[in-house]
Amino acid sequence: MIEKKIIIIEPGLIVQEGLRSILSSTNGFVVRHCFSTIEQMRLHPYANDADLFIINPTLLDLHHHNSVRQQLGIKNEIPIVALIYSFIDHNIVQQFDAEITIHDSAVQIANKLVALKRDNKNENEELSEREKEILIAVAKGMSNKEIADSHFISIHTVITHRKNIVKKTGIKSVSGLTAYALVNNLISFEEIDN
Amino acid sequence: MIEKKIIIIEPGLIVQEGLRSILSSTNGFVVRHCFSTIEQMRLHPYANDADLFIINPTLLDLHHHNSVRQQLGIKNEIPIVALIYSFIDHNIVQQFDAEITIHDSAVQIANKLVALKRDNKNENEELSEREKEILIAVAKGMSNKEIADSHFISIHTVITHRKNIVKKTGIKSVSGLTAYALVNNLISFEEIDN
DNA sequence: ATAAAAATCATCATAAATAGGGATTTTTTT
DNA sequence: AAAAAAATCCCTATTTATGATGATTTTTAT
Repeated sequence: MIEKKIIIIEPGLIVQEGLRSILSSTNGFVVRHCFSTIEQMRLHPYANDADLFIINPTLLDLHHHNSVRQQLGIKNEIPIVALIYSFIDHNIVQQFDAEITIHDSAVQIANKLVALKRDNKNENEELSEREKEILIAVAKGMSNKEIADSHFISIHTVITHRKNIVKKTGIKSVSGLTAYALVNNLISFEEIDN
Repeated sequence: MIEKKIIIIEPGLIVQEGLRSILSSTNGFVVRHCFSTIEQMRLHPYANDADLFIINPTLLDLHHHNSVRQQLGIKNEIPIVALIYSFIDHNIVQQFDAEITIHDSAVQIANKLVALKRDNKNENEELSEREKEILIAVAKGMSNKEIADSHFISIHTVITHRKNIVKKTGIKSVSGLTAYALVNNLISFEEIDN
């Protein structure tokens, strides 16, 4: 069984060591490193080959316009878990893939992390046929209005499809979606020109 | 010497025939077809393999929000020349690659069309280094603000670079620019993910 | 038959991008 | 030294896109 490498970002040493101790006696997980700040993590080479991040949300800029994931600069496929002491804005918490609190038991923590691994597999949701059509149109460089007109649906529906595409693929930018459409053979280079 | 195939779109038969006659005795050009309206041209198969369009601007919807080129549906690499009788709004005329008037002599017309061919070669302008950098950033999915910050320039400069990139490449959409960056080996698929 | 998934449409507020100008300062080239 | 090209910055107005939510109708699968 391959162990998931965890990185903890938590300012309090007591909590840091407590979590490390609990996880060290939990099968399937190993704490790779602990950091006290996000900056420390960013500068460290270990940060690049973790399988899971556990971070205290108070270390984040809560009023930042970027998502938690963007602030941390962590790839979409790697889960980020919130480590919660007290009440935190719901909008922040829901950006995490899971939450563990300082009151959780060892078993609860283990369950949450294991559930996360499962979720992550199922998260590879397939795009529906309609979503693929919309994605192709986006990759062709069409605007939402143009897509709406050519597919005989309202622009609202196009926007909804696009939101679902972003949610399923985890890709936000048009360039990323174009690359996705190309590598998945949904479209060829020749079909993109304007 | 390969002759440039010209399509003329002009409502007046006299002007049509006059221009055809002049061009037939001008080296390097051959009139492929004459149309009286834009719609006629659009429906005709010949329209697809012309090297140059000469059109009377009064046939266009001058108050249309689309550019002349968009209204005609002509590729960026093919020059469009205005055929002018009288005064026309400067904003319209400047959208053309050249203008010839009914008072021009055969030599003047020939010169203008030859100059156009030259221009056209030089129009394959290379992107500057800075522009390539910006293009790569765009293809990576970065916003103008992000590009500005990471390159230590103002967002206005980024926008200006982008405008010039669009002008030089003739590619307007982010997906098109991404494909361009990929096929020109400015970026690899791996570098695009968010 | 019912639950789940997919497709549809909507609103409000905000963020980002585009179009179409102008303008100045550096660099490069001739 | 002058001209041309590249890089920089700014503006206004308009169009597009996004984020956050909510909801209804079809399809599809159990």
